[in-house]
Amino acid sequence: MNLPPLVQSFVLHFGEMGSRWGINRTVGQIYALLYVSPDPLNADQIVDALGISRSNVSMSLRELQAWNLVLLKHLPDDRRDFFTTPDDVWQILRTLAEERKKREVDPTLSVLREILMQQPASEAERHAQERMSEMHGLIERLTTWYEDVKQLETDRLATLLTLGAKVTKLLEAKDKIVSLGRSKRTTEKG
Amino acid sequence: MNLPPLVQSFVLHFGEMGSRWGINRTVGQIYALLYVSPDPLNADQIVDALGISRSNVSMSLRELQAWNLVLLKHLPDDRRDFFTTPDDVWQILRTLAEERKKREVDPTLSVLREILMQQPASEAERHAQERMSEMHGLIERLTTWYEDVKQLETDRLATLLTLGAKVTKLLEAKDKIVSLGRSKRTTEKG
DNA sequence: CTGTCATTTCAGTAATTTCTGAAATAACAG
DNA sequence: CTGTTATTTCAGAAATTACTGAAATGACAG
Repeated sequence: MNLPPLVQSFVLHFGEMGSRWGINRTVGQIYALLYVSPDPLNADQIVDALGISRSNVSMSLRELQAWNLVLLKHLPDDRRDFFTTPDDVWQILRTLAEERKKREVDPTLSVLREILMQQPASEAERHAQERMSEMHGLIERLTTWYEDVKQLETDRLATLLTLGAKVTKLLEAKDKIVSLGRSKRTTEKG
Repeated sequence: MNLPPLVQSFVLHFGEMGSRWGINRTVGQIYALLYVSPDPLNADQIVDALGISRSNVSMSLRELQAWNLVLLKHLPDDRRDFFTTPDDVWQILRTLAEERKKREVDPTLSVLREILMQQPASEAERHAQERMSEMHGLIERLTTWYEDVKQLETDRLATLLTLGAKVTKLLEAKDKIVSLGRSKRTTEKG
C-alpha cells in the first residue's frame, strides 16, 4: 500500500469496517480511497495505491457501482475509466439508506407479508404469526417514515435533525392550543 | 431442521439475511427461532429445532447475548439455561440501533477525530482531511439526533414517526407566526 | 483486418469464517 | 468425594468468501 499516512489510516479503517457490514475489505478500501481523492482515479491507480490485483479492483468497482456509491467518469482523449464518489455527503447518505433498505429491509418485509397470508396450522404457528405481525407493523412504520423524509431537500432534513426530540415539545404545544380551542368551544356551547 | 413450515420460512430467511449484515447464519436463525417461540428455549431444544451442533448453539447464544438481543431465563427446579428475546419490538429496535451504533459508527467517529487532529503534510492530505471533516460533521449530526430521539418514550417516538415529513410543515407554520410577530413589532416601532 | 490498450471473466488458490466433536470446566445432589 | 448434568472451550475440519493470474472479450486507431 502506497499512500500518505493520514489517508492510509482512513482507508485501512474503512477496510476493517467493511467486514462489519456485509461489504468486504477491498470494497471498503477502494471506496474510502475514492472518497478522499481530489480527482477521479482509474483502475491502475487504485492497484498502485492499495497493492491489490487488477482483477480484484475490477470486481470491487463493479460491486460499488451496483451500490450506486461510485461514479464512472471519462477524461477527454483517454479511454480508460475513471471513478469518483459523489461530492455531497448527504447524497451519499441517501444512496446508502436506499440501497440498504432495498437489500435488507424490503426482502424481509415481503417474506413477512407472505407468511402472514397463510393459515396457521397449530397454536405454535398462530403465535409465531402474531409475533411476525408485530415485527411487520414496526418495519412498515419505519419504512413509511423513511419514504416520507427522504423526499425532503437537504436543508429541511438538516433542520429536522437539529430539532430532534424537540419536535415533540412543539407537538405538545400544538396539542394544548388545539385542546384549549376545543374546551373553549365546548364551554361556550355548554 | 424440525419446525412448523411457517416458522421454518421465517427462520431460514433470517439466516440468509444474517449474512447480509455482519451476523452469521446460525446466529440469525437462533434469534428468529427465539423471537417467534411462545416460551423460552434451552440449548438442546435449539439443537433439535435447527439441526446444528451443541457447541455452535453455545457460541451463537453468547454472540446474541453480547448484542443484548437475548435474555437468559431460569425455570424453577431446572438448572438449564433458557433463552428468550424481549417481547417489545420497540425495545428490540432500540437495542439494535444502540449496538450497531456502538460497533459501526462510534469507531469510525473516533478514527476520524484522530486523523483530523493531525497536521496535513501535503495538499493531498489537506484535501483528504477536508473530505473527512465533511463526513465527520454529518455523522455527528446524525448521532446527536439519535441520542436525542432515543430518549423518547415509545408512544412519543411513534407519534414522531407517524408525523414524518409533516413536521417541517409545522415548522413553516411556526416560522410564519414568529416572523409575523416580529414584523408586527417592527412596524409598531417604526 | 491487425495491433494495442482497457476491462472483464473465471478457474484455481488463498484466506477467513463457521461449525463440529471431544475434552475441559462448572455446578450441583447425594 | 463421586456421579450426573449443563455449559464452554478449542483444535481441526468443512464451508464459504475473497483474491489472483491468465485468458477472453471489447473497443478503438490505423
